[in-house]
Amino acid sequence: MSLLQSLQCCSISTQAFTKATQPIKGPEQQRRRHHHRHHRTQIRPIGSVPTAYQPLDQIPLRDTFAWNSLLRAHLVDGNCWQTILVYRHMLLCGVRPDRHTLPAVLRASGLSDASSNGKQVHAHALKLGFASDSYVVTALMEFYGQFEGADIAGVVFNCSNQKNSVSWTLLAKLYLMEDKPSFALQLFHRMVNSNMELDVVALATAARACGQLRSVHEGKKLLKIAGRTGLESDVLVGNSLLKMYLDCERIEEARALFDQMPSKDAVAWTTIISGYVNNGVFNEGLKLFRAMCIEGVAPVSFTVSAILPACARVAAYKHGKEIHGCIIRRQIHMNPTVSNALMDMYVKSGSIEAASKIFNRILEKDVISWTVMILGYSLHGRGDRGISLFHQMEESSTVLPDRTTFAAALHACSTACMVEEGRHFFEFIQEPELEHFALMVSLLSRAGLFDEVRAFVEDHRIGHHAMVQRAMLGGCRVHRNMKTGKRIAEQLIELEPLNAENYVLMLNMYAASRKWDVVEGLRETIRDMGLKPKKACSWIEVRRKVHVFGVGDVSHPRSQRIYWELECLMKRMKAEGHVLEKDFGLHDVDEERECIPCGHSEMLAVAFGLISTQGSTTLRVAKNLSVCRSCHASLKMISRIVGKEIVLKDPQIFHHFKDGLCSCRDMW
DNA sequence: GTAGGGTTAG
Repeated sequence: MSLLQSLQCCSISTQAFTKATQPIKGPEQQRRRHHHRHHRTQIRPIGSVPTAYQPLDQIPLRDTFAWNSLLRAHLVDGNCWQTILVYRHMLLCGVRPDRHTLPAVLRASGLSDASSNGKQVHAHALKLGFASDSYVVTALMEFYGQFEGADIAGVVFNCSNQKNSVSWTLLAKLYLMEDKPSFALQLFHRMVNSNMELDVVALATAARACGQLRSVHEGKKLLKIAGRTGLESDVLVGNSLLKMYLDCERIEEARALFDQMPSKDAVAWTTIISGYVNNGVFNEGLKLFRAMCIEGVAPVSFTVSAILPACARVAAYKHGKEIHGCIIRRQIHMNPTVSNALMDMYVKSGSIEAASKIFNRILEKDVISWTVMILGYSLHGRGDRGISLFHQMEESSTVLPDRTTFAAALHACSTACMVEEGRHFFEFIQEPELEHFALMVSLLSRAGLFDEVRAFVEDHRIGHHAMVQRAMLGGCRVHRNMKTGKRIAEQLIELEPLNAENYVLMLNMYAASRKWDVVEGLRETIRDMGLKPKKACSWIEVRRKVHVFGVGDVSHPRSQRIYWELECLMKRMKAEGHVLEKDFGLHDVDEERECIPCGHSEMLAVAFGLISTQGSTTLRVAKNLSVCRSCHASLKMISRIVGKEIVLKDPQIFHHFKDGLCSCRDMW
């Protein structure tokens, strides 16, 4: 009989159950008792042959203990259907289940989505008189919690006369899984009031409830209870309360608790590190990661996955490589999460090649692996490769794209100007979100299809979203469509009158048309309103140190040498017949109107990179604003003159300047 | 011989 056929008829028959539950009498009873005392056989399934019956032939005496061992072995291996089949076979062989049997079969029923089997096991439990056994009760609660919800599990709990802290806590967990933290917390306090002895798991579950509730007030009550019961020094309790503070966005209180913890394990370190990283306090996260290693606590896969996003920035490239080295040195398991975090770190810190190497080595790529790489290629100017990868995912794997994967694919279509492909993807998104709409707008406007953009925006009634307007503006910039651009900038100011960047966008439009009186008026408006537009700045990492440059910055110790280098490069470009294109898109509201690319922050960072590195080292520079046209043109030339690749990250994409060309194909 | 728990990635 094939496995599939076995499964189709694997419901537990009444006949089998009746046979198994017949009273055992005479010599058979004695034989079983004897065996139970002297021949406890631990059995594991043999090899990978998927038949439940094979090992049974090896059981010399078929007693319940041996069957239970086999059931557990299948369960541990994740073969839930085998577990259920073995249970059925066990009944057919006339072996009576005991209170150890039923929880295993219930768990298997839950894991295999076999709701009817679980209910039959419930009936067996009632008939055999195990329904009030505390282990059976918790297994039943877990089973009903999964299929019918926490309320039904609560009925089993209320009917049982064997309540213990495990069943109280399990019910609380089931409510947490249904996003009902207040019910979970109420249960905890009812448990405390019923004089049930408190333990660490109950406290940890209650702490999770407080975190989900975002109630630091309730969390502090737990802290008192923990102190009163002497459980506060327990590492599990400490870690749970630490996470509670972070969930309540109280990072300072979390840090104070962390500092006071008598013993800090890898989980505690990982929790506090992820707290800082998720709040954008990357340097503190990195400091703590190093402190952890110095204190002799070995980082685990969770820790490296938590710290890598802190290195997913240009100028943190060396931190990222350091963590990668640490993973290899310490032989930390490269599970998909670690690989995905590493890939993302390399993508975001400017090395798509390194990300690609890791991607190719992942044997079981999940949806995040594919998405990171699709978006990665797009961000690095290879949208076409991103789209190929999407098709490869569909053809070579069972992974299904989710909304983020579709967003990455649309992004790739946008950078590669693949309009038809983009439309096709958009149709496949079941419930498109604002981000998807904005990406479609970006795709159409970058392709210069402004009439279509207008129709799309009207049809979907999305014109009142700033994200959509900004997407349109991207296309206007690429196609130098100043007329539409000004209209959109006006609309953006109406939508967000307090956002200084909108005025700068408008100002840039008028500067490009040389309408200096309007530019001056807008500057005054910005000043009068007390708005503070972002100051342009660029940064570069050289020998583990980050160097930051502003517009016309002369504060760097090697400033003179930097400007000298730039001047030489400009002379060389001029000698080769390169005429600088003037771009009046001002980066800084206080900047001189006739800005020269020599003083722009990215040029200073690149020049510093050139005088500080040797050979063909790739320079990686990041900028907080879009690069202007003249700097873009100059950087293309410079890459050819110096024979180095220059990778510049701006808020939208990475520009790879190499041999006189840029990966963005001058569309940004 | 069995149950409830704290940390991670787009």
